[in-house]
Amino acid sequence: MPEKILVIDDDEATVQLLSILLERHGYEVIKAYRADEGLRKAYRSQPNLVLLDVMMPDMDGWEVCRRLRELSDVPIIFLSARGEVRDVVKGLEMGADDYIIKPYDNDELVARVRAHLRRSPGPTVSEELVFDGGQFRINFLNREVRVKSRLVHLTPKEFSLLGVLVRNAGRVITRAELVREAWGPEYADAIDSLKLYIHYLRQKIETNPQRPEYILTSRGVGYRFAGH
Amino acid sequence: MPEKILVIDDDEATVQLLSILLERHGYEVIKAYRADEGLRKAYRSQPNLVLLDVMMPDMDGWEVCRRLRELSDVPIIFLSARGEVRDVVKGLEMGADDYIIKPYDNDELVARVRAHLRRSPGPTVSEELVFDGGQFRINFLNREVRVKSRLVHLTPKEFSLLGVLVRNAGRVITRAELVREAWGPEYADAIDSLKLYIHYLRQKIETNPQRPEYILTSRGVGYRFAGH
DNA sequence: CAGGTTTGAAACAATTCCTGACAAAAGTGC
DNA sequence: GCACTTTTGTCAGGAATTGTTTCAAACCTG
Repeated sequence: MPEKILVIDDDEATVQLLSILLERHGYEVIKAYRADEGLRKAYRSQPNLVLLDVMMPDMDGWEVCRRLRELSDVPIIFLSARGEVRDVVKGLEMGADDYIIKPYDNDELVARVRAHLRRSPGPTVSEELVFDGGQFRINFLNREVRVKSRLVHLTPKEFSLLGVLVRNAGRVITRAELVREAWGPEYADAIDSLKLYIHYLRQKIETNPQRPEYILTSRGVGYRFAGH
Repeated sequence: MPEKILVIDDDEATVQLLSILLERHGYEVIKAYRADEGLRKAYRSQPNLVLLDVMMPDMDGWEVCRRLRELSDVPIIFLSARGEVRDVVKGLEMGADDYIIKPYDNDELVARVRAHLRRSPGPTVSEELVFDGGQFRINFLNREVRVKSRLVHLTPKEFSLLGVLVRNAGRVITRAELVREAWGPEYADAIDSLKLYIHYLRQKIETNPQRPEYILTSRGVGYRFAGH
């Protein structure tokens, strides 16, 4: 079966051109014209690679990239008309694998797609969409968290932070790393906020926030999610 | 242990600049000024990534890339002043992972290096993460220490010091070295505190702190952790 | 503009760290 | 073995750091 490439871009013409190009090279193309549609299709069709536009009306590409990374390790290539170095760096730091500036050359694009697919371990895409720690469940696709089967409402930042902790369950993550993962590389100084959000999360998911059983402090280093 | 990057380029100035840049970001740089030298050093030092110039007097970069690929799957990034699409495509088709055109931006180069290193498997960390000495177990991932299966709480400094001792189990480490490793190079005068912390640790992990069985004194030199 | 969300600053609480003094033990020469 | 010196171990309390909580202002977003 051919390798599947998901193209997410609000510009229909671009999607069309990319489809033709990629299909000519033997790939199967899945098309999405909006960010949320892209995420849903990523989940459903398990693509081997994602081509992602940076600017879209409903949600920017950065956010899509972040959420995709929560779901899987699929290779992500940004496509953007904005070619400033800071954007490229931002995209790569955010977990993307490459950043191609429009207008791109068809051959180069295909070559880069191929290079990344070559590395990619195969259709081992989305692994655990749900973390189940007995009393505690988190579903990364619909962003639901349940404690003792009670649904807990989390804000975006709260969910993002909790996600980083859960995906690294069992190991201590430094504050700096947590901030980098949950806020993005450009918020190195958000450590104050981090403490707050740890507090919020504990209020929401811990039975007794004073004696946390999930989100544990590692003094002088960071936090870790108990590996049940 | 820092990740190793092999830089192969016949232009000494370029190599020098790259070294400074990469070392500032915490990488260890191995330098090679000729193609054959580069291949030899790749073989000997097992780099985690290779930065490769396309044009060199003795053998061109393409050939180096091909031969490297015969030896290993190490990520390869081409660096070249020739930015024509056909060269980029050729490089990527040849097995390289990325192609950066000179003059490059420092931040972008580092970001791309990071992106590729993130993908690469990493030098089998798993065994190093837990030390199991029968009655004594230390888990560097979640920073837990257990003696006779009892969980022992350690402060950051205590853990750091114990970590150095355990990682060098069986070997005597000088006081100066211990301080340097556990406190950092700038605290050369913390030798006074060292004996304090040795004391704390013994109180916490030894059955009989007066007759230590784990943390042993080597009079006039330093301490060592019993190797079991 | 009203709601929830995010941020910064600061008070408060707890722990971790260091200082200096002294006690104990190990090595040394007689 | 006995004094002496050197090195290592122990102790206590206060300084410094780190973590938690509260409060209020800024910020979106619909």
